[in-house]
Parts: sequence; structure tokens; C-alpha cells
Amino acid sequence: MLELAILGNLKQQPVHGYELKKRLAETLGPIWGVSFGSLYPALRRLERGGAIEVVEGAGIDSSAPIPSTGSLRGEAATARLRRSTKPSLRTKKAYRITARGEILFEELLRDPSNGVDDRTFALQLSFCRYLSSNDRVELLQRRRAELAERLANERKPRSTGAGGISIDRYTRSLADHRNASVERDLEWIDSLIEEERRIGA
Amino acid sequence: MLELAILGNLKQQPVHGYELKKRLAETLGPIWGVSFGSLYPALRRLERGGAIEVVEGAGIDSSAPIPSTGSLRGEAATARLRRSTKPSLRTKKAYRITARGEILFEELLRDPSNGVDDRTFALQLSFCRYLSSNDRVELLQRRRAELAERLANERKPRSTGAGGISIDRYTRSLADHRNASVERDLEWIDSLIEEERRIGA
DNA sequence: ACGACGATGTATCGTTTCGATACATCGCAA
DNA sequence: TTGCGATGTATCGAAACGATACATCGTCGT
Repeated sequence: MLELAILGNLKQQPVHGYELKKRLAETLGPIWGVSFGSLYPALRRLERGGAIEVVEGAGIDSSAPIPSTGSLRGEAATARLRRSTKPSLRTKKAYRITARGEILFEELLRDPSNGVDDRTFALQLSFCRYLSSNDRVELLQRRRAELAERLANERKPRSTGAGGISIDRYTRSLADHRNASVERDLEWIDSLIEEERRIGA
Repeated sequence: MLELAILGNLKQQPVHGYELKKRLAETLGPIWGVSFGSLYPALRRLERGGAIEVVEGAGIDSSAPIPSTGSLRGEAATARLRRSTKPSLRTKKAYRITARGEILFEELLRDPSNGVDDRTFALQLSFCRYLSSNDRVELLQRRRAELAERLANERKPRSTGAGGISIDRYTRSLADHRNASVERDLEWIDSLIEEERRIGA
């Protein structure tokens, strides 16, 4: 679902890879460490699919115009080209979302096959301003169902592990804490649903 | 860190792949869906590394002895062999941890390069009964530091997102909830540390 | 003036993980 | 008897990860 994260960010404005990574790290925080090894291939996938397109040199910071290769740095550039066939490393390649990409974004955002994965849900929620109030409630309720099911599964008595080995104190504490965490998530989701119902357009 | 999970489970008793997957799903719960596509390669990696070894047919359920190929099901077996060169699909291959594996397990369990990844920490904690009280406290404090840092990073005022776009209500709520969650994790860790200090051997 | 250093920036390599699927056997119930 | 779900091993292609290479910029100390 990296694509969703990328498209959602590009929806606001075109950015280039490095900047995008910083924003993703900021948004997703520590719950999802997006690496270049995922990001750049994902960008190329999206570009191949026609969901995004490059905007050569049209970065965010207008204060840094791309030096047209061959003017000031002609010597360095030719020397670089002599050394390697690869042209122009470190030229900011900004990406812009296309109409096709907007459609893909909506599909991914609305995709009901989720609510399962924590990270995907967080992502969808962080972009749910692009959803109708109805779809928002639906998303929240899918999530609610998932959390309730987890709780139900965890609730069934399992004082002894498989094989009859008794669970130690830490494993028990871990499970309890996880349970409490899910309960709080559930309360939070419920408050969001209620609020959406009250003021949702 | 799948290896750690596998070794920790095999430490208790030898099991075969399918059973192992069920146990892992039970232990790790919904936070880590271990798939066969990860499990079997991991088992083979460990076996190649000499950390585990196969125990032919010595499964857990003693009530289901492996039918020695060629007795009761001789006909079916030969027919199967005629059809494919691959021998004996669906024969329970139980794995047992070796002395080498025990060492590897301790290394992985003690590995301080972590505390960062939530899943890895949960895993290490669930096996921390194999650690000394000192190492346990150390593990908990590494985790504590990580959580405290997250909180500090999140705390810095960021009422507007990068690019000057104001954060919508849901993103805000998500961030707040995540913050509260980390705070509770922190309290929990602290209580564990305190308890360990009180009664730890 | 210069050289070290860290932030910015694009890119790839090898490994691991994931999700889906294939293949195969057993037990049980319609 | 047949058909379906649980048990069981295995692999494939795609995706993600962590590390690293490569390259340029600005800045700061000397």
C-alpha cells in the first residue's frame, strides 16, 4: 500500500523522491520506515502504470532552479559523462499525479479488502478527507469489526500454550497489554464514528 | 527476526512446519502474519546454517505414527512415485534445535540493535525468560528509550504539515491517539521494569 | 583558501517477506 | 461416493528492506 501513501502525498503537490521520503517518515512515523529501496521502485511502478509523471526540475523549492547541463558546470558534467554512461545523477525529478493516478488513489483508498492491516488503516484514515461521509463511516466500521474480532480471539481462555506449556509472566503481561491496547483502539474508533455521525456532512 | 521466533518455539519441543505456523500465529497474533512463503525458506536457512535439524517423523502427536512407506499404503505410494519424481509430499518433517541453534537463539535474543522494531521487541520479551534479570532490565530500558524518543519527536509542534498544508481532523486524531498509545506503552514498560527490579532474581 | 563533513539527492544489489497458489492426504459428513 | 475442510509441504513472482554507492551542495573551522 506504499502506492496509496505516495499518491496521497503527490495529490497535494508534486515532489521528488527524497522530499517524499521525508514526508512519509513524518506522516507514518515510526510505524513504517519507508526506505529508498521501496520508494524508488514504487515510483517507477506508478510511472510505468501511468499514475504519475515526472516534472523535470519543477521541484518545490523554486529557489533552486536546475542548472541546465552544459552551462556553468560543463566541465564537471563532461568529465562525469566520460567516467560513466549514466547521465545526470542528482537532478531533482519531481513527480506529479495524473488523472489516472487520481482514480487509482480513490480505488486504493476505498478498497474494502482492508481494515485488517494496521498500517493500511492508518494510511486510509489519514487520507479519508477525500472520502464521502458515508465511506468514512464504512471504513471506520470495517476497522471496528476487525478490532472486535481480535479481541474475541484473544479473549478465549488460553492459560496454557499449545503443548501444555504454561505461559510465563512476560508473555502473559504482553498479551494483557495488547488486549488493553485493542480495547482503547476500539473506544477511539467508536468516538470517531460517533463524531462523524454528529457533524459529518 | 523470524529466526528468533522459530528457534524460541523449537526450544520447547520439535515441531513441523504447519504446527509451527499455527503457534506463531497464536503467539504473534495479528501483529505479524507469518506465511508459508516466509516460514519454509526460513526453516531451510536455519537448517543450512546448522541451527536446526530434521527429526524424520518424530512429530508431536504421538497418536499418529508415520506409516512406513511400503506397508499399508504401498500401492498409493508407488503410484505417486510413478507420477512425479518428487518423493513423499506430506510427510511430517519435524525440526529440532541444535546446540548451534541455542547459541544463535541467545545472540538474537540479546541483540541490542533492536528495541526499535515493535514486533522484534514483542518477540524478545516473549522469550525473555531465557535471559538473566540484568539482561531483561536492559532490554526493557532499551525499549523505554526508544518509546521516549518517539514521544519526544512527536511532541515537537507540527500543527501544519510540510508545505504549509494544515492537518485535517482525522490526521490530528490519529497522531493524538498514537501519542496516547505510546504513553501507555511507556507506563507499561516502567511497571515491568519496576516489577523486575523488585522480584527479579 | 580549502578541506572535512553533513544534508540533499538518485539509484541498485542481495536478501527477506508476502500473498497466492499448487499439490497431496486425511477424516468426516451429506 | 463424493465432496469438502483441515492438515501438510512446497514454490513463484512481486514487493519491501537494509545497506551501500555515487554525486553535489552548503557550511564551518582552520
